[in-house]
Amino acid sequence: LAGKFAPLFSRADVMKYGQNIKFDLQVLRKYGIEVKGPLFDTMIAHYLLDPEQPHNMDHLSRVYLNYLPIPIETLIGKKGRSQMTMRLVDVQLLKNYACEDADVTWKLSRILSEKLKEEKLENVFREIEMPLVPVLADMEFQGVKLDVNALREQSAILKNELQQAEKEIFTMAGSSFNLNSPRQLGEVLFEKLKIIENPKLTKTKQYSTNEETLQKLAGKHPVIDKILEYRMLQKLVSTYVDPLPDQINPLTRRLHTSFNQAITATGRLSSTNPNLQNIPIRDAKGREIRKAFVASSENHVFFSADYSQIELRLMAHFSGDAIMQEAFRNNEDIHRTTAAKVFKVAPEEVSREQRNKAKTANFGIIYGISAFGLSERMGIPRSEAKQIIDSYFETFPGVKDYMNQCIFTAREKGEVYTLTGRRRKLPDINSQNSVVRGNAERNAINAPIQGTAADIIKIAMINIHNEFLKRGLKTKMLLQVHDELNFDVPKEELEEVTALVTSCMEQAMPLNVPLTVETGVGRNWFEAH
DNA sequence: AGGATCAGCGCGT
DNA sequence: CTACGTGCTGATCCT
Repeated sequence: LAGKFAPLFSRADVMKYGQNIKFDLQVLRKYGIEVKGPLFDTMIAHYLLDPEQPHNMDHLSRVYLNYLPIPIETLIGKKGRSQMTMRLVDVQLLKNYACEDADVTWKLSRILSEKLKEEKLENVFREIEMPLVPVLADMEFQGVKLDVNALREQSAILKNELQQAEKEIFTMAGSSFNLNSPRQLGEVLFEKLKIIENPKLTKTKQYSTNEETLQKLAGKHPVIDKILEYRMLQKLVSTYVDPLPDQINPLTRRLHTSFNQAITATGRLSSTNPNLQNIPIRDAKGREIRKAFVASSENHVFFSADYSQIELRLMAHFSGDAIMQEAFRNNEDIHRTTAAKVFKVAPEEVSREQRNKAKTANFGIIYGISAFGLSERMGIPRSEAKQIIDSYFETFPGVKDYMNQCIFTAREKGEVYTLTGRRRKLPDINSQNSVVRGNAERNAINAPIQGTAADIIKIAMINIHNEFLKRGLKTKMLLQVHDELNFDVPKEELEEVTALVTSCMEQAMPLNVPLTVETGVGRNWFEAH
């Protein structure tokens, strides 16, 4: 059957319609069919129209066609042990299901296509999201090579440390219990050991034992530091070091993540099974895990390229703030410059503490932070935090105006937009509830920035992919981590690829401040980053 | 006994 | 009471 349709699939002048087309591309690829031509994905069309709604076909069909498609369960049974695979389903039943599936998709495409036009989303759909689909399909297909032995060694060491920490904690606590249970841990700390008077509680009235809480109790009892150590080790082993090798595809011997293009409210991608967008980096022990993400052979290198301060640069672009733009045009250390101006000292006089505070403030600004939030984050009184914010806005008056402008636009239109016209609806922007409204206001500030950064890297990915094809390069794009791209590069292509990737990323979209990219190379992700 | 779901937690940008 | 995600373990509820 696949063979009969193959000529049609490979015609570049025929539009292909589907619901979650990346999946179909991957299935057809297994049959040796390379799909060409423009794509129309109903799932992604609907994602652009209303990113925070569900995008599955049953839901779309119910809402837009007033029709409930044949549930898949009637073919393969309910989830669980007895569930069949599609291959085992009676052909007549399967035919009805498949034909309906195609029909519903087509009917949806007529409606969603019209809506994309009406709502000015056709451009981002046709120029960004649809061309990105085959790029992501290729990245997923390629997969990344994992050094299983490296992880096995780490696992053995970490488990040893874990056992040691556990033993010491039980000795100090005077009893054994399940350390992985926050509830049991809370009872031991606050009822048995009674390390403080009025312990903080969670919203369900359990004792709070999260890192922030424990950190504040670190001086009260020596067991606290051990618990923090245990938590860190347990996280690394149970989330990364042990599960990752199990997820290697035995046929390809690679780790194949899935990039989801229709999940986030802002336009970012997400990554699952496994999530390769949250591999540890901050902590030294966690960072070691990156040594297991290796180039595909001795003749290849792991190459990493990431945008420097892309979100703050977008704040400078959108706000038009002359001072912030000047800092980026001069390629200054933005946190140092911010500290110098906010604390009114010479740039070379900025202390480490001042720079850190400025850095926190800069991040806070992108998220629409309050004086309360900033004081919590910096560990300073709220009055001091307010002074810093006031001084920040005095330094960058354009930023303050822009933030107000975002909220104004959101109130008028009920939505905000990225540079490509991608939008986020903000129905709560006029809510009577100040907590709900405040959340919408922060989204009004953050979504255009975070979303435009997502637009930019998506454009860069498409251009890089096309350029690799055009030049016949063997380099493979492997991973995207929001402001970073990772590649497997034959050593002889490294020079050309470095220039090409840097240029595609920096020139993805013209802005009134420069975008800069930093690159790194090594045998693995640890060395490249 | 085993699955589904929620809470709590912590990893990334 | 700073934005956006994924996924682990334990607890609890349901079948």
